[in-house]
Amino acid sequence: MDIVDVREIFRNREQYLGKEVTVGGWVRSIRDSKTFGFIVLHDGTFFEPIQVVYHDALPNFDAICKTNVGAALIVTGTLVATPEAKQPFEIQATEVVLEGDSTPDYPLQKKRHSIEYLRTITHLRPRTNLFQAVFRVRSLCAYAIHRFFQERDFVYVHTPLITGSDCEGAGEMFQVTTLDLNNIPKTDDGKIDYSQDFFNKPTNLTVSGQLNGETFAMAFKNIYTFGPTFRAENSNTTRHAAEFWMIEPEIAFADLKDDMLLAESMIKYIINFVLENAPEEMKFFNDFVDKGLIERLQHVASSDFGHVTYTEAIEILEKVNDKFEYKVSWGCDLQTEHERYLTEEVFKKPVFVTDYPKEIKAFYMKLNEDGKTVAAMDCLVPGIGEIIGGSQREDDYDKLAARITELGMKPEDYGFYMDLRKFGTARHAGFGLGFERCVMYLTGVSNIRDVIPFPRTVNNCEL
RNA sequence: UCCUCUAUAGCUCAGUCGGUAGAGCAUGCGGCUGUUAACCGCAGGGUCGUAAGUUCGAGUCUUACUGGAGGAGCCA
Repeated sequence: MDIVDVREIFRNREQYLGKEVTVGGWVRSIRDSKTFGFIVLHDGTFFEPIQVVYHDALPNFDAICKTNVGAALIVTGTLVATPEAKQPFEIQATEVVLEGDSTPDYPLQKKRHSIEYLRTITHLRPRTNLFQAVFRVRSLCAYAIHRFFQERDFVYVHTPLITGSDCEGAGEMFQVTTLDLNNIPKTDDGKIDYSQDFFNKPTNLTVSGQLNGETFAMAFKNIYTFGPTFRAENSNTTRHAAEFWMIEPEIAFADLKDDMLLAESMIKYIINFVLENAPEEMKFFNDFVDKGLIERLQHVASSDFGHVTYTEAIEILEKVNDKFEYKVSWGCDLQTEHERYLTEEVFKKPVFVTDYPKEIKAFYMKLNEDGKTVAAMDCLVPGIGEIIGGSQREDDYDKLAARITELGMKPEDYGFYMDLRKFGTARHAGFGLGFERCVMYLTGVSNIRDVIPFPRTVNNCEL
C-alpha cells in the first residue's frame, strides 16, 4: 500500500483521475446519511483537504459513521472528478481503515475557533487551516532566506547561543548557570562565587550574534547568521517574544547604502518566493486574515523602498505634531506612533530611516562626518513597524575606543572587537531581521505568538 | 512595568432595572440517496474565573487576586 500525498494529487491531478489512490490523514469533518457519508480528510501535505465518499457497501460502514473528528484514517478508493461541486475531485472509498480514533471531546470542532482559544491548545492548533498556512509559510520563509544568501555565496555562520560576553548591551539577558540556586556558593566578601560555575564566570543566552558575526565577516567578507535569540525583557506586546529567531548578515567592504540594498533585495526575494511557493496559503491569508495582503506584497516587491533621513523624518513629523501623543523634536527617539505614521501614511510602503543621532543608537555604529549622527538604518513596514535594524560599523580604532570610553564602558572588555579594527580593518555593515516579524508581515497575522510553533513570552512557556 | 477592556455550557455569544440561566454550533439518539461549517426532530450538558463585601436577594453593584486581549515602554 503506497500512501500518496494529497499535495501530489492536487498538483498532478490528471495523473490520478480515474485511478485508485490511498491517502492517510485526519478527519476535519464527517457526516452520514442512511446509506452513505462524506469525510473531509486533511493530510497535512497540502492546504486543501480532500473529500472522501463512503457507502454502506463497505463492511465497516457503521463504524465509520461513528468516527470522531480528529481521527486518523487510511482511505483507499478511486479518484473521481466532481466538476459540478465545490471541490475539484473526491475519493470514492473502497476501503476505510481506522488508524487511530479520536473522541467526541476533541478540542477542535468543525467550526471556527477564536485564535485565543487555539493558543491555549498549542499542541493541536497546527491542525487548523490558519496554523497550517502560517507554519508552512514560516518554513518556506526560512528556506527562502537561506537560498537568498547562499545564491550570493554568503557563508552561514553559527554564532554561539551561550555567551560569556557581558558587553552586548541589547536588553535583559537570561542567565545560564549550573550553580545550585537553592545553595548558591559565595566568596568571602559575600558575592556569588562564579569560579564554581560551569564556565568559571557568569554566562547568558545570546541577545545577538552580531559581534561574533563581524569576526567572520572580516575573514569571509560576506556572512549571515540565522538562529535563535533570547531576550528576558518584561514586554507584553503582540510583537515581542522571549525566544525568537534572527537573521544577521554582515558584509565587508560595504557601506550603509550597500547594506540597505541587501536588505531591500532580501525582503523582495522572500516575498516573491513565498507568493510563488505557497499560493493557496497566501490566498487564505488574503481572504480571511488581511484583505489586500497579496496586492500590498506584490506592490512592495515591485517598487523601490522609501528613503528618508532621521532629520528629514523629524521635519515631516513636526508638521503634524498635534496628531501625536508624544511630540517629536530633533534628538528624540521615534515612537511607535511616529514610525507607523511614516510607513503607513506618508510612504505607504517599507521605508528606510537613516542617520540617527548617535545618542539614541548603539556604540558600534559608524560616526558620520557631521559628528552628530551615525550611519544607522531602520526599515519600517506598515502594520509591524521596525522589521530590520542595521548600520555601518565604526571601523576606526580610535573613534570606536573613544565612543566606548565616552559611554562609560571599558575598551579592554571589547578586546576581540577592537582587534578587528587593529588588524586590517575594513568598512563593513550589517543588519538584523526579526524572523517572526518577517513572517507576520508576509502572512498578515498580527500576534507574534501565532507565528511561533511553541511561543515563549513572559509567564508563558507551555510544552 | 504602566493604562484600558474582558472572564456565563466543549466552542461562539446573549442575559434589560439586582429577583436562582438562554441561543446557535458541537456531543448522544432518531430521520434523510450528493453533502460542502449539510439539513430536520428529540435529549443530555452550568458552583456564571477565584475570594471577600453591599443587599431580603448578585451572572448583574464594589474591592482584591488570577487568566486572556488591546495599547504604551523596550526592541527584532
